[in-house]
Amino acid sequence: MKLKSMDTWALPGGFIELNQTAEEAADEVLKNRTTIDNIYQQQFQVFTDPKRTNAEHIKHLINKGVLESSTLDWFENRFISIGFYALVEYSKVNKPQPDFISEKCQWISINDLPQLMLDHSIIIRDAYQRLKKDLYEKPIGLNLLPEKFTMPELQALYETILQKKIDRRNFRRKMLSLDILIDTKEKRMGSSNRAPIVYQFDKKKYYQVLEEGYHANLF
Amino acid sequence: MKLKSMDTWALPGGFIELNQTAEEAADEVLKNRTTIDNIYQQQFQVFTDPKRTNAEHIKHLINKGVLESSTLDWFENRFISIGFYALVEYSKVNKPQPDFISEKCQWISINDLPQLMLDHSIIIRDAYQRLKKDLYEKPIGLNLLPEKFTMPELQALYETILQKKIDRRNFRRKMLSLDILIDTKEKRMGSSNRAPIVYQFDKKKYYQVLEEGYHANLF
DNA sequence: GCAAAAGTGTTAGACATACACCCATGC
DNA sequence: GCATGGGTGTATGTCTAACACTTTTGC
Repeated sequence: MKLKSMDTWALPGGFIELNQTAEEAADEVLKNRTTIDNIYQQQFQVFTDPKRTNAEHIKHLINKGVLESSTLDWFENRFISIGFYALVEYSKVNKPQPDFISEKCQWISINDLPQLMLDHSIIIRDAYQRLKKDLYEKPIGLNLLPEKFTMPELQALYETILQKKIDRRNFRRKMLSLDILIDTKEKRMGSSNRAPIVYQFDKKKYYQVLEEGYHANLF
Repeated sequence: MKLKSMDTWALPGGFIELNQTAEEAADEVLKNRTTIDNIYQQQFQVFTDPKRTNAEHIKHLINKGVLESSTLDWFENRFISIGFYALVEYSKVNKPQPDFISEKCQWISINDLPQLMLDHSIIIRDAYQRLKKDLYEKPIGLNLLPEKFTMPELQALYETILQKKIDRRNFRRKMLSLDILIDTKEKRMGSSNRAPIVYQFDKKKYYQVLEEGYHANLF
């Protein structure tokens, strides 16, 4: 999210209320930014360096009238952040919503990050590392693809996250061996080549595998 | 640690000072309990359920005179805990030290846990799960074994953590293939069987592998 | 019919698993 | 010499990685 009146961007975030878990608070943040409920999220790290936060950005926002000066005291406290990554199907989010201190909220490729406030670059790096690691232990896709999808689409997802090419035929075999896909018997028509089979996740089996994890040497 | 005047045990823990990272605070806890510095530690999860803590134990300790009644207000706050696991060479810790609210502090097998306060059983379960997972991605042993050790000793460590038997010959081959062991050319004499080779870790390579991680299908 | 991309199958090599044999030590 | 357990080697099957061929679709 781009902060108002600044050239600095920030990750979406928020505070944990006294009667909330961190997960509930993260859910709220996700809902407010995407208008979507029940997004898959994973806690991955706590950031506790006392020097990681300061009130510099806040002071600037107060000067510009974005925040009231009475908030300065609060923001001069010491903050820790619990890092979560979340998986959202990009196309489901019509327009990511900014909050009141930000000018706009939008999707940005990890290969094209702008300048970020505080330690948010580090948080993104760590989240991405963890996501890549988790890819080898848990299925993904249920949260990142439409209800129905094709094998090439699923593969594109993996290739995007891992940032590498995967052999089409080996990918297919591995995915099918996980036994979490249902062949809908439909085909995705429309392009001038063989129409790929349309799959959907077997949700019961999907969650079961997600729970147990595997230890695949995928790709 | 067994709490004074109660049949309930607790994990070692403490508070994070305003100018400390969580890691520094954990280091202090570890130093105070074990008298050892620079223990390997790994953050694994934050526990934030608002209902996870309550002041019941504290009230009891106040009634028994262990804590002053003025501390009650503080302990009626809402607390979150950042879970760390740490790896310590058991034999290096002559006598684990209790703190002022506990009667004794001692090593307890994970197979023989007593009744624990609050959600500490869950914390232990999660820590153990994470440790087992990490075992497949990072070397351990530098923190859990004496400077010099034998292959059977290293194997016993793995078998203890994973709680399963490993084939002696396959274990040896895998460990040697990681290329983090130095053959000291010594042998551990003393028992009425072939004397095993004494190894030590190649610390440079060890830390390198620890950093990079691997993705071994170990055992 | 042709181009493009998906589905199916195969094969060589790497790795995991299981086990057999020999060797060194203390008594 | 014998019991015990460590060091070395090898066979078998399974899985990964690389690649060839066939099929289906739109134009």
